[in-house]
Formats: sequence, C-alpha cells, structure tokens
Amino acid sequence: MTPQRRVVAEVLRGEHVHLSAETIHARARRRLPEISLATVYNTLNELVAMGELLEVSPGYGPKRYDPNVVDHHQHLVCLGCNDILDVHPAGEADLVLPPEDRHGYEVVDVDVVFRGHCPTCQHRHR
Amino acid sequence: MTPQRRVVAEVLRGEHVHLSAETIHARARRRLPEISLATVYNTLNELVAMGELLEVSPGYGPKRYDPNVVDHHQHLVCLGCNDILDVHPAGEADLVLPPEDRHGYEVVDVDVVFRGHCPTCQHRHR
DNA sequence: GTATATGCAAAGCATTTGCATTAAA
DNA sequence: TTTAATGCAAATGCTTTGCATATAC
Repeated sequence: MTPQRRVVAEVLRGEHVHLSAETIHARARRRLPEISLATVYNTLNELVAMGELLEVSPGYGPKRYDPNVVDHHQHLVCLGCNDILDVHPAGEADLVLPPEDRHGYEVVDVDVVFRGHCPTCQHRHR
Repeated sequence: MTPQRRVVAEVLRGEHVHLSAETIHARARRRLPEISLATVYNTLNELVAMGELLEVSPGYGPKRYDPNVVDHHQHLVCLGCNDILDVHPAGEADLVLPPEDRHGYEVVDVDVVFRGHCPTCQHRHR
C-alpha cells in the first residue's frame, strides 16, 4: 500500500460518478502532485483485476471506472456528452439468455446500457 | 459510388459475422488489392453515419461492424476471443427504462451484451 | 471540368510497457 | 535488505487526418 494507491482509492470512493483515467489522474494530483498517469493506470488495472472496480466502455472515448461493484446495476449513457448514470430498473430477472440462444457459450454476465440524451444535451440539440 | 465502396459493401453483405476494420480490409483486398485501410475506415464511418451499419464495441480490442440493422437484436460476446454472435431472446419488451429511472434523459436505445465463454475458449480454460 | 474519393504517410488518442530509481515491508 | 511500486519516456494499437493524385459524375 503506497500513498499513490491510497489517493486513487480516495478519488474513486469520494465520487459516485464514472470518471476516466485522465480525470482520476487530475483529481489525484490535487492531493499528490507527483503521481504519474502510468501509476494511475496500473492501479486502476489492479483494482479491476481484484474485482474492486468496474470498467465501463461508454461506446466512444476513454474507458470509465465505476466504483459501484456492490449491487448489480445498469448504465444510462448520454450520446452527447458521454455522461454515465447508474440505474436499477426492474425486469432484471428477465435478462437471462435462454439455453436455446446460448450457442454453447457459458454465459457469465449481462451488460445493459440505455442510451439517450441528458437534459443538458437535449437543449443543445434544439 | 466507387469500386472501393462497392467492395466494402460486398464484404459486409457476404458475412453474417462481426468483422473488424482490419479483417474487412483484408477481405476487401482479395477482390481489390490496392484498397487502403484508410478508405475502408472512411467507408465504414460513412455507412455508420448513414445508419446502414452498426458499430459494436466488444469491450476490448478493435471495433466490430454489424451489418444487421434490420431487426433489433442483442449480442453474445466471448470473453476469451471476442467472438460476437447475434441473439434474439424473448423478454426484450421488458427492457424499457421506467420513467422514474430516467433522470431527465430522453432514452433512444438499449444495448444488451451477454458475456461468456464460447465452446472453444471453455476448452482452453481447462 | 469539377467535385469527390483515394492512398499514403504522418499524426492522434488512450493505454501499456521497459527500465532505472525510489520507497515499502 | 529484499521486493515491489513509481515515474518517465518510448512503444503500442486502433483510428483519423492532411494532402497530393486519381477517379467518378
């Protein structure tokens, strides 16, 4: 456990948003100015490998990191600004791939991403 | 309409799989050896913009292109080899984000990705 | 004949890696 | 003291872009 890793963990813990590696680096620097981007990436990858952190790919642009590994949830992504929100809709139980659709795959997980326009980007669009 | 675009369209039409830009380029070359990768990318981007082609991000690695824009479907992605299959499970009707979960977003679409291990990668894993 | 697409090479962006230095245990 | 993490800079992989040439219409 090093100061760098502590700071990365703190940045993630403090924010209930989905930050990019760059943003995490920027915020970590506010507390520990000499922290490098490579260390941030290394730390994030370890956290992901340990199962302490989820990677979210918004479809475009850099990966985002989601500290909410506790409860299963889905994502709502803005097509304009790539903003990401967690949602916990009902109907999740239905999301099981029927055996006849599995093509021999051993299914491990389901990712559900709702795409749309956030209030800010709706205004910009008009 | 140029020979290059025709060839890209033919490669996509002939294959009911999800090819990467590199693979599309390789196959296009078999018919038109002088076609460049840049032209393939440009053509693919235009087809996506025209709504004739879907981009699929397998989570890791290069984007894949899905010529099946006709019927709404979901994807089954192998965590080992990134192979992608189309699936059409039931229960799709339930996949509407309830208004109270929309946070002001205007929801346009839902992406559902099942992740697992294909038969080949299951064997490799043991 | 004019506009547009092409090919090439270079640039771009996000991420990873090699390696010498530094700090943790 | 030994092992592992850091920072830097270079390398990587995928994709885009600038620009001169070639091609479609």
